[in-house]
Amino acid sequence: MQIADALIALAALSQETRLSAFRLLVAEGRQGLAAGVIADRLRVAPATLSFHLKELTRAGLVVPRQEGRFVYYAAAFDQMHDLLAFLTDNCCVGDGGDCAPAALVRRRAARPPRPRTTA
Amino acid sequence: MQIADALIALAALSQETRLSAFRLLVAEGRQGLAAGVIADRLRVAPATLSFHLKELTRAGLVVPRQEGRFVYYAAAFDQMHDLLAFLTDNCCVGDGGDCAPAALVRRRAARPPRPRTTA
DNA sequence: GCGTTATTTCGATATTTCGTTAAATATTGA
DNA sequence: TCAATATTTAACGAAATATCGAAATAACGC
Repeated sequence: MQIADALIALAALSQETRLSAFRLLVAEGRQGLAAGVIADRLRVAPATLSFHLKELTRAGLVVPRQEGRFVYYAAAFDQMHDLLAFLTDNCCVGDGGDCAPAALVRRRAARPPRPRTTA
Repeated sequence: MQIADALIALAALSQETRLSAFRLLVAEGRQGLAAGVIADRLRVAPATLSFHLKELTRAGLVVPRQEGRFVYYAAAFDQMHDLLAFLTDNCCVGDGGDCAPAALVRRRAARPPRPRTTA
């Protein structure tokens, strides 16, 4: 991830409605939620939510999916993880690098473990 | 971490100079760097950097420490970790909870693993 | 086709944020 | 104490952002 991407993602998350929506979708998993459901749960006007979902989409943090007349939004877990890795990049190098928590995040970010197909 | 704290932290990180400064300090480790050194490395006017460091401090992401006429700033690793945990909270609960990357972050956030003394 | 539902776009306004310059504060050492 | 260095504060204009209502677009079922 480049700094420009991280900035867009962080800016997207630094607004209450968007942060709440994102966390809702993170908890929801792959299926995601329809825009209207998100608006109901967060008690936000549809137009306002649409604006914010667009912002999250632009940041690559959520992905929209049309189903009939509903638009489902789901968290983009890869992007989320890339962002965490970016924030903890090189963590504590100056201390000798024994920074356990960051290492956990960083390691996986470097190379997503492909599910091994047993031949 | 409460959502208000997360919003302040994310807003603090969603600005190029601040994000760069934070990452610099994350890499630097506990000792941190003097404000002037950060300003030099990032090629930012001292006054501008001071403004941004104040913002990062307010967000709890860095901690200032006076040493003589220098002010050293160091990353607040606990706060960084709390933020990551907040973002991945309840990750994929809707999928049954098999969300490996988030679980790593979350688990440690909930209860930092005390190094097991071989009694 | 038509009414209904779901979502997005548009336009206007209010608020917040960034960077710069200049001045202020604090510490050091002669 | 005085000069030099390090950092912060203050004030201002420019730019970006959030919110809302109303209108537009799109898909469904009858």
